[in-house]
Amino acid sequence: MFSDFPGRYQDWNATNPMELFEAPIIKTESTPKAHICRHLSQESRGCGHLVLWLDCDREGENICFEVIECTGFHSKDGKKVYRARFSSVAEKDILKAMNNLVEPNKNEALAVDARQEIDLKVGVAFTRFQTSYFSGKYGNLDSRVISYGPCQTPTLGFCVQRHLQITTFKPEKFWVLHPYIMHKGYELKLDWGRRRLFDSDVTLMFQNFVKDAGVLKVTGISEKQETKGRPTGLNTVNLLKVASSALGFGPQLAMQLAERLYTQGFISYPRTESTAYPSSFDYKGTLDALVRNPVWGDYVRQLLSDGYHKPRSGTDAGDHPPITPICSATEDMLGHDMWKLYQYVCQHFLGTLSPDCKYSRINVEFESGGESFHCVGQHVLAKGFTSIMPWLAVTEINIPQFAEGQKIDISRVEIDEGSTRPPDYLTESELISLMEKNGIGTDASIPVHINNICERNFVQVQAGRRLVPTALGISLIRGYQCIDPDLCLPDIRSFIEQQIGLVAKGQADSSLVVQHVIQQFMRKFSYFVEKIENMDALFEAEFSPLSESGRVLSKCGSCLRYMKHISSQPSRLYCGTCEEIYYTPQKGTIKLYKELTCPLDNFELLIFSMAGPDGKSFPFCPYCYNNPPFEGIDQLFGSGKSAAAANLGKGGGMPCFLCPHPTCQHSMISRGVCACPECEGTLVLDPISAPKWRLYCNMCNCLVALPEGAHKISTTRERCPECDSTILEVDFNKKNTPLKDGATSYAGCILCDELLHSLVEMKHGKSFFRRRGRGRRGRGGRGGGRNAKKQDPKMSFRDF
DNA sequence: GCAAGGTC
Repeated sequence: MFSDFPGRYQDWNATNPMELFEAPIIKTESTPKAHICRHLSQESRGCGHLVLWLDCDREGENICFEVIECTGFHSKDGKKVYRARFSSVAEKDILKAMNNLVEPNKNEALAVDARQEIDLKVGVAFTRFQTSYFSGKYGNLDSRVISYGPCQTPTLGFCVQRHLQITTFKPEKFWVLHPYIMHKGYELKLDWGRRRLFDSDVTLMFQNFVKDAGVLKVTGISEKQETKGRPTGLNTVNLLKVASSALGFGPQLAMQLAERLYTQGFISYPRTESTAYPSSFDYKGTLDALVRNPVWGDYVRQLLSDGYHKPRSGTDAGDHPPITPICSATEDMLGHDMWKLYQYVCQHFLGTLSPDCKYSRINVEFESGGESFHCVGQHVLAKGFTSIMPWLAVTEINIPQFAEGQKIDISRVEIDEGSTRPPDYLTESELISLMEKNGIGTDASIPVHINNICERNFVQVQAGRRLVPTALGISLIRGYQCIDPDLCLPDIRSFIEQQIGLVAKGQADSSLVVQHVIQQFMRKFSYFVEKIENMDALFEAEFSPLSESGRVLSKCGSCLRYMKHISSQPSRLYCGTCEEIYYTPQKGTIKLYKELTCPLDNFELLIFSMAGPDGKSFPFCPYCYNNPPFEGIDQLFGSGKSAAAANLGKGGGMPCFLCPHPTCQHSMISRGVCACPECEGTLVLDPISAPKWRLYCNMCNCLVALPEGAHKISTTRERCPECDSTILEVDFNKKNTPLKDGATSYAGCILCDELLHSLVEMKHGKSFFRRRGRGRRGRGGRGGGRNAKKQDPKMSFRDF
């Protein structure tokens, strides 16, 4: 199920964002077509007991109650509801859970509902307000949505904070004293006890002391055995950090790869917080599965024969076991990227079962001219787990033997000059650590938040997977900082978590908590709206006003003056006289369409072309596209669910190919040819596709190539008497006309006319042969669209 | 067009 505002709150222009805080929230089935609720209800018929085996976290508890709701179990007498508590699906754990059933925890479920409501209201209200405010004012913001969220905004905050540290950093010079010695054939550079000084004169003074002394005395030698511990079990956050820092995979990609490895049975469930293996974990079974691996087979065999080490304890978050390999694989089976990730999961798993790494560390202390110096040597005694995770290996540092009290000549004393340096931009891996530490997001959502701030163009991933904030990201965070710094601090998330924690523990009433939190945010919101000019001052310095943006493109139908096209996202037209914005289809190019105008509103028509060789182009009227003049068009096309609607950008709008205008030469009525064989749409003639003339569907991706090389192909007002398709007029090229005696002009139905039919070719569309056409739709502007179910057995695309 | 949390 998912929560959203009711339909009447969906229109950005008609809803004041402030109203959203007090709006009702409705829950609907996320995938209504899957009929999950109906299915559960049917399955539960005739059952006396319901045992809920969902994930054992708050979200899982919340789903328990959705299931109870679907089955209607709570209201039926004598029927009992149980909850199984388990964190591993080993037989032993399942039996234990079955024998210790408990009741589902309503408070935990309510806490999730509370969080959903708070996040939705706060996020949507702020997002709508700041998006409308800024994109209505500036032309080069380069983001369709200027979103706000209690997780994504503090995430951006971390990146901008680092940026500000870098830009405000003042470097300072420092000096370091380094004596050099030759000892038993080694030249050694010794480190200074004072590390560094910020005064060159004082450093020079010390240099003279040491030079004058000329010798160093060994004042102490200590040797210690050190241990570098093997890792604990692998959880999601650690996998993501390694994937970003060592493999170069962003968190989003890493999760996708991990998910595929999981669904294909190569690794265990990849979303877990736990680093502790369950007590029932079958180490030997997992090792056995890897023994035939060509790369680590030998290592695994050795672990099995020498006896593997029991892993370090780690933390058990009670959700899922750590991420481990399930079965053996090779690079050929997985492909490069999945293999890299799988390889890491295996290496990490074997690492957890390997011995610790042991090494000795020798520290030699020296004295000269009153100053102390030292050098360090390292010697690995047992590689342990670092032999399977070689990038963590301890480096050997060889130093010669010294004896306490020994005096050694100094060969030279140098001063190295350096200067303090600002930190670098945050790496993804560092950001993930910060998010985890501050409780921002979860294992599953951390990648999403990082991806969001990239997609909205608030930050950019640069070399070394470092996150560099953009002017937009910086202006936003600096804006929050001067209006209400809470808005971009991680505490905003902890506050919400802490409040719903009270609900989960039954210490506070859910609706009272929600009411309280929402009221707090309403106050923050109205203060933010009141002070938005403080943030705007920063935007003014970075971005250009709409009136100065874009280039002159087409005439406005109301004032008949030229409007400007602003091509940065979101692409739109701006009429400076009317001060109106008209959004255009997104992600494509926009040109003037022969200075033709729309008969309904006088706006000049534009032509939009999607990228790629098979990209559709279609004419649209800027006014109609934003304000469909015919009822139901926006619902028909603007659901946002279909690929076609998504490609058309904002709301789907109404391009001319959907317009039921009866006489305009660009409408669906004039341009439509026949029913789409794939969907409920209509195939229309692409007006600027010459010389590769084609038809495309106004609803789906279906594409039909028409006779190539024709001079001109146009629709006529005639209909095919057999199938009601529009008769096409084709003007063939003299050189390659298929007509007798070099004739070039021809008219016919592409379905029923043998010659034309033989010249068309289906480009996109798979289930093509099974479907039958249903006659041309949209006739006379009535009964069009998806309600037309006219069947005509004569008409078939079978021979395409 | 919007949040964060799940999920194959």
